[in-house]
Amino acid sequence: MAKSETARSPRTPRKTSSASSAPPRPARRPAAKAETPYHHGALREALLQAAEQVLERDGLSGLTLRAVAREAGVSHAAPTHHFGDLTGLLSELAAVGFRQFNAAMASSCDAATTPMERALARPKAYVAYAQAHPGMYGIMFRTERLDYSRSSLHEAAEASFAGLANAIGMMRQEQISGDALTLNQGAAIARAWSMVHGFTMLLLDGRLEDILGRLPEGTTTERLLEAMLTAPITGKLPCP
Amino acid sequence: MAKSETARSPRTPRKTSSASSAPPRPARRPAAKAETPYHHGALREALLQAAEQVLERDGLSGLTLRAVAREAGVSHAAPTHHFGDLTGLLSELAAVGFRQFNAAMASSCDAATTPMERALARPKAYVAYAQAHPGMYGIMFRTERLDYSRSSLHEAAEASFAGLANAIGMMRQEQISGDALTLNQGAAIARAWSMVHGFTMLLLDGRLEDILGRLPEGTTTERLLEAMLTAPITGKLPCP
DNA sequence: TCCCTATCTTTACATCGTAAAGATCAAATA
DNA sequence: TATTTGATCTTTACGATGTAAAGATAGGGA
Repeated sequence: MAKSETARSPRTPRKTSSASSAPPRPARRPAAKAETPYHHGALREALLQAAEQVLERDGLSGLTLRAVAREAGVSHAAPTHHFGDLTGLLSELAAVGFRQFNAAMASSCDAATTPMERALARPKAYVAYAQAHPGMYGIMFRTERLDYSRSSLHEAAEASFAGLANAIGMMRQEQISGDALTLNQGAAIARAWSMVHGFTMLLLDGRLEDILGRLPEGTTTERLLEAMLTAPITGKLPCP
Repeated sequence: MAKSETARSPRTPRKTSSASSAPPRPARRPAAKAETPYHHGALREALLQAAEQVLERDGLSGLTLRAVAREAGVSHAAPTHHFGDLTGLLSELAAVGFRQFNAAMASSCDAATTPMERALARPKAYVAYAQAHPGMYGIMFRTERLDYSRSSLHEAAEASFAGLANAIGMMRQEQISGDALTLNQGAAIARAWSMVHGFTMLLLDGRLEDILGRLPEGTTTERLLEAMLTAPITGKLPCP
């Protein structure tokens, strides 16, 4: 009881997680010794997967270095060797998230057929990813503890931005050159990103439920998103 | 050395903070005994002020119960008695932030004269507050550790939302009834809030610097905000 | 064969949130 | 006026966390 730390009995059969997710142990080069060797063989990846599971199960506040180590069945100091830091782990996990995110955005466009569908595919995929992986999205966009000097994170996040800028360029039927932007181009990018990101943050924080609850019966979040993105803008003089 | 906790020597003259901020000690009812009594007299308010100072000085990660207690010159367990919890302290601090925020929004409209100024006064004040108090804004909108069942926080945040909805109603020259919304009304509110909130979050996270750096020389953040809010929307077919 | 190095475990320590019990004082009560 | 009471603040204690440092273990090359 005194040491509740090493609860999973060191060096004993590690739980192969829940059930249907990832091969139990990649077993690096040799024929696979199969019985929990001292050296894990692919701990880094295993820790990242464990971190994702902990994040989805226990939320952001439950995502600690020690919890991840427990989940992976290794000693609590093992993650430090691979990521150096909690910041390191979070950053690498965020990089994983950005790659998932980018993939989801890219594949969403393939399924679109009509012009309207194509126009809404990206923002819908954006919000859908955040709803499906709220913890991951939180890590990616909410945490101040990220180290963007890590190339993996920097590149994955950069790719995300490039995809957005590219989509806006398509929409405006202009070529967006990598180095310079007009004010209108910048404004268009900022508007698209701000609108979708803001919507997502407010949605995840539950701050849109106030609005959703007052809309006509049965109006879905997706419908509100559509309306927000497509409805005409009217009016003036906002100050009371 | 062993107990670095009570560094400020218990019951000795408490540091009256930095210098020019708030009366050193409110001294409740009696003639003011002046010499650090056992009972502080207005610890709750003092702790909130201390929390704000710690937040601005050391950032969100430095804002701990113990740090706040140190800043206020009381024992580390004192805050618990007044706020129950770290969540409690953060929630009350967020409520203070929302009140500051609401006040800033309200007063910003007074200074506006031209129609264009009036139209942009609120969003500009919104972003300006967040830039001036990034830690506070983070507490208010970024933290998952808030307890909205606390009436002070609930009311302050609700007032903020009501102000927004009201402004949108003015803009659309409609009366927004408290209980029901049309889809277009909801979309207008969601768009305004998402756009400004998203812009602010991206700005505070430094994610807009990429864009700002590529805009024409000398384009300010405020100018980008204006352009984002007023520029006409053009184009179609975003998917690559 | 033997050592070297990366990998993982143990041990240790400061800090944090939080609970519980003790000390202090203002004010109500008698 | 003397006493009690309850709120306020301090002490002490405990488990959890991040992180550093030293020890154990093996895989691979000399």
